[in-house]
Amino acid sequence: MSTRPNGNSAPDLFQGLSAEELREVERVTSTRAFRRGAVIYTPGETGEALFLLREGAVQIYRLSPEGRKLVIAHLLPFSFFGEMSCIGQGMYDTFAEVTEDSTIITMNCEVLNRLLIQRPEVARRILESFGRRILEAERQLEDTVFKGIPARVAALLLRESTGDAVDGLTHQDIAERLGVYRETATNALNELKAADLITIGRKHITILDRERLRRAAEQ
Amino acid sequence: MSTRPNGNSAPDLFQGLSAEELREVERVTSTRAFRRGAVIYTPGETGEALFLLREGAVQIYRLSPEGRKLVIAHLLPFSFFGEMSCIGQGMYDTFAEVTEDSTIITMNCEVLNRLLIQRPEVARRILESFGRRILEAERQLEDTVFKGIPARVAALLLRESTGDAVDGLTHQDIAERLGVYRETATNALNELKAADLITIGRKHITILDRERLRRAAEQ
DNA sequence: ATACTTCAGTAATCCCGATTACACGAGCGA
DNA sequence: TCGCTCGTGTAATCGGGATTACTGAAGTAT
Repeated sequence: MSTRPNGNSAPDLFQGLSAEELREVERVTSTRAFRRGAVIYTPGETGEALFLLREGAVQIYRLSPEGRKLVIAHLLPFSFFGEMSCIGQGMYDTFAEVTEDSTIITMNCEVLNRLLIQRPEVARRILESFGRRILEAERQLEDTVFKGIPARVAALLLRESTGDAVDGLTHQDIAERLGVYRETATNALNELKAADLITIGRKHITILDRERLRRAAEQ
Repeated sequence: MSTRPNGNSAPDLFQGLSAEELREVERVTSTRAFRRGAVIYTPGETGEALFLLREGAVQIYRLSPEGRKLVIAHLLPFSFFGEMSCIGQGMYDTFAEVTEDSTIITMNCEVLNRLLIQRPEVARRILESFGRRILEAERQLEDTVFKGIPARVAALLLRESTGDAVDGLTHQDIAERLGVYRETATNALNELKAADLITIGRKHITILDRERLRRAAEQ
């Protein structure tokens, strides 16, 4: 986990800033590389830090009192997260964990506020990032309330598939994304397999019939 | 449901705009009054409209295939909602219904974009509105996955209480907010009553012991 | 007052998913 | 190659809510 000043590969977020402004941004932010599995923050570390995922992937999750894990958000590049009380966002009792080697920019409220004022496009991009997160959370909420586990697993596979393959996800990972037991996820996967919708291998699932899987995801 | 141009009581959102800019805003937006119960949009009406709640209250909800209702967001004044593909937000299969007589401003993407560029404070406020909505959705998601109905009802009562009273909410309303059956909500309420945490009257609940109710809400 | 609609109380049945308890093969480090 | 850990398969039990089916009381309109 190294720390270095921002290079000249500033993310799209800062596209359009003048050289002067970029220098300013570099001065007041830091860019760090995190390895897969690194935990960026846990409840209690209530710094005022504000993070911008430049590349990689980050999971925001919570733990139940009994230790069950629920992933409430998957962030893709150019997502904002962290304590943003300055813009009405807090991290509360959440954990943030890097799920793929990532590059993350850290800044504080003051810096963000300056950016928001100087660069309307920045606000635009944050707004988009927030919008995605709202959509995702509300969709997950709806699925949780209305659908059964097999349908939710099917939907997750469709979302996470690259081509017709879903790689690198263990049953445990799937369970955590849905907030259910690993055994329950395995059962649901086996149901889908029994219906010839998918094949299951170690950390590797293949979608056999995308269309029918989509229908299964409907409930 | 009347339509009139914006008066001089523009909401905080437009605070700080020049007279010139305000005139411009008035020209391109419309302000409408909605009565409690009015439905602002339903799935299918996929206009590009973008709404700003000036006063009152609005519910965003979805229906399951069987017709069960789940309220996924409660909006308070100065919240944005609607089709905002221009800023990464969509209404998808959601309904928006006015739950208290409300005043709502309608505009389109173009207008918003102009505002965002001209007025950083506007972006700021939208960001805060979005942030609240993320928080709310993710909290509701966590509760749904981790807690039992009684705890969720307790938490809802605490959130919705004015002083120690919760008025105007039927058991049905409570059930819809949690995405459960009315009977289930009634049962949970009776449990809380049996524990002397609340008293139940027609559309009126009184909190007897806030502290213990808070503990009950923890699970 | 009377009929009607809204709200709330109650109970019985059913089913999904939580929870617990193991077994077993695959990869991996020593 | 030998263990060991990780990822997966399976089964049995239990309990919370969904779902169905009513009853009855509180407001409301006529």
